[in-house]
Amino acid sequence: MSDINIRFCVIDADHIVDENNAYVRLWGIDKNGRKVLCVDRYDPYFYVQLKDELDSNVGIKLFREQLARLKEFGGGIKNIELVKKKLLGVEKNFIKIIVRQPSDVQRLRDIIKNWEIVNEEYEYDIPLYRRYLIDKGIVPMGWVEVRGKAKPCTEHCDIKVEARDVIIFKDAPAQSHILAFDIEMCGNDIIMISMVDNKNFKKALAWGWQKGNKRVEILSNEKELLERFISLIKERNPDIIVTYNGDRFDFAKIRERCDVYKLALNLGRDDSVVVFTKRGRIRSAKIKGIAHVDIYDFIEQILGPSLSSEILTLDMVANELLGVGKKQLEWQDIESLWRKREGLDKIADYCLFDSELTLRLADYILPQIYELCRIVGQPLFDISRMPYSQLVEWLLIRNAYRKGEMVLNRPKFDEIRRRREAEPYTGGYVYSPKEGIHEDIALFDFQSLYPSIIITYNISPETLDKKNGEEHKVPGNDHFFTTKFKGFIPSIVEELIRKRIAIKRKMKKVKKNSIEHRMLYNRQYALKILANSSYGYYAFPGARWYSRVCAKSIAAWGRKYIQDVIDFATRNGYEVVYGDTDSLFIKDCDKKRAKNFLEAVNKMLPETMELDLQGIYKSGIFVLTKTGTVAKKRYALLDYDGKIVIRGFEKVRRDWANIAKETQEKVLLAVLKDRNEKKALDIVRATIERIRSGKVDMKDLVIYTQITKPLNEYDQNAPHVAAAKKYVGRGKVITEGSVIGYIITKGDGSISDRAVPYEYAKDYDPEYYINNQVVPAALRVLQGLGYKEEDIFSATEKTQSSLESFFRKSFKNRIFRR
DNA sequence: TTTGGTGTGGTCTGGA
DNA sequence: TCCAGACCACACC
Repeated sequence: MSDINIRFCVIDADHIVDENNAYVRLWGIDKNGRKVLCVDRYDPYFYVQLKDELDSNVGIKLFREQLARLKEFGGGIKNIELVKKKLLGVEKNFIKIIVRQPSDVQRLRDIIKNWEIVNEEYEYDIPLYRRYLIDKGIVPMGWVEVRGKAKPCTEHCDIKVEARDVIIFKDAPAQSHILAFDIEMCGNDIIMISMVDNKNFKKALAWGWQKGNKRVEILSNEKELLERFISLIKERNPDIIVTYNGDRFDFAKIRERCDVYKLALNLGRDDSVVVFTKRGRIRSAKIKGIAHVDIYDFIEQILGPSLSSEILTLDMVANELLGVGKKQLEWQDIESLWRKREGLDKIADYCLFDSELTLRLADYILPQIYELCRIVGQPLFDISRMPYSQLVEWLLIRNAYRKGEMVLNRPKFDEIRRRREAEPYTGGYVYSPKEGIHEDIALFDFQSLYPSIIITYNISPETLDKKNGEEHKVPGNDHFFTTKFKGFIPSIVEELIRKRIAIKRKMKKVKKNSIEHRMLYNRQYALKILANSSYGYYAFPGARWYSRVCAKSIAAWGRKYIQDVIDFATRNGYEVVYGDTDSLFIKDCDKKRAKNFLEAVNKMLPETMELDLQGIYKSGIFVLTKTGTVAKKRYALLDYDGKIVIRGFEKVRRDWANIAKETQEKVLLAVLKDRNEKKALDIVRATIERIRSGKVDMKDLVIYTQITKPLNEYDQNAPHVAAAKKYVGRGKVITEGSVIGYIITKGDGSISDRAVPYEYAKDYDPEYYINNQVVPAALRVLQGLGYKEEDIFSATEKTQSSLESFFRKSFKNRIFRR
């Protein structure tokens, strides 16, 4: 076959083997959208370090002899080489053992680790395709130029090339063909599958109904439905498949049903079946050659904490990010329609819309994941499922190779346990707020405080306590960091920060809302995620580059800087009303004062550190705790556009009912914006009235709480645990991570006794919602302004409610009722 | 096996 | 019956 030369954007990577060799496959598309498969032979390897006392020449000779005695490995070992690499900054000798197949790495390592002359093995747990991407400098969602031989293709691609040369080539991610799908079930049956892609394809498959239509194709049974689904995927042949919770649900169910009918779920480009790779307790559905991205996974791991949705359902998340929710249709309705073989269009609408929402979410979120792929340098499938610690770790691993550093081994189970049991260290400093309402609050914060400290003080495991020249001494303890050479991790963090600054500069020159702007935003956001995770990574027990002392030192310097700035402010006539870790709030501070302050502070700071003005707020409020101190981490700020920022209050907590949260927000607005406390009281009274009258929508009474361990491990029967058990009683599966939505109903017994999953709740207890939700949430704001519980209840009710409040206190959480 | 510490607050529980 | 403390979740940064 002829020689070809092709450029393409890499989307997925994996490896295969034949009897003799291992090959890495790169799957992607060229600029015309043609599917490209590149196959490149690559030999797996790992490193061995011999015992210190052995001279390297003697050692390697001994090692060779011992290897030679391993008859069963004779053919498996391709070569061994003596190489020099840095281990935590110190150059050392290692033996690089090159083998034929990925499985040889594990097998050989298991044997070698027991040898007397061997000290340690390294880099034995890096999958071959990841190894290849790192060693060649290839980044997924980036481009390569391949020279090689064109090959006949049996893998559903347009071009297949056997690589001779692969070089990297810079360009933006290609426009991929993306397909979303979603299933509907009744009992154990999959009754419908919808598919939507970004090339105007839209179809639902169903069975059981008499007649289909243009949108819905009717198959005669579930088996045929599944077969049709498989053939349609193959026909469309997308580059990326997106699902919402497909790992745990859609793909899992499809596989289950395929197993029943003994159907091969062979969606792979090479006709391989969907593999469920283990990832802790969860299994991920992996398709060879097509990147399956489960949007839910990414949201749960990375995006979730920055969202305000109480639960991360497609409906809630789409509402928050796209402003569009799901079509409303309960599963009971689907079931009853299905049993009667009615409402095909209704179900199809619903099912198709789910796929569409998933595709639109993907449109929004995938570009962010692409940027992470390009920075961390691992495939889309992998990156979209990585937690923060893994993203940082793989970024470090790639850069370790680039800088000649040996990748440290993952801690073993016992080591992780030991690390986990370590005493906590002191973290950020919180300056006690000044109670009440303040005007013109300027909010200052450090730009990436911890990353900038890592860079400034060269904080890295290998620079720690190295006495060779001048050192940075950690404030408040005896550790220090050398300045003689640049640490491995600080150098990576510095690159992240530098790139981010450059991008932010570029962003200012680009039109807002343009595609270019969006791309730059995503890129800087990805860099920010990684830089900000570096501190937490040091203290994470599962980290390869774990260093508690590094983490502790970063926090110590952080405390010093924020305290210094607060001291400086106070000494110079600025009144600080609050500060937390890397921020401070100054009252009565207009733009000019703020500017002066910034200038003065930044002059004193090291070059890499910078204080920013986050904004100036018209007013803000700090309230008391129930013990009478001023509450930290709870405040509300009102900006000059009349918008309110709420932190820490019940309003922003998912374990409070909407009715209480909304009332509290209105109270805050009345107090801060309208400066009308009477109005605030009226709002609360009106809410109480609504609750009493029974006119409150049940969904505004739902309290969401997460189950964080197996139900039987709970010591206390908390309301959410009791509600979860009621789910279990009805045959629902509740696992760690499940978020329980429950309502406190009328009746006898404790709150837990009366906590019922909201789907099953028939009524609600008005007294609970008044006394334990709305009133405490409102009082939190009003108490500091001199109002008491009695003030809330109107004159006519007063005797009644004070009496109730008296009994409530007497009986604690058992609500008094007549 | 799913980054860290700091801080607030609700409900349950068992001993006085 | 009352209370303190344990337990638990979730916010902030």
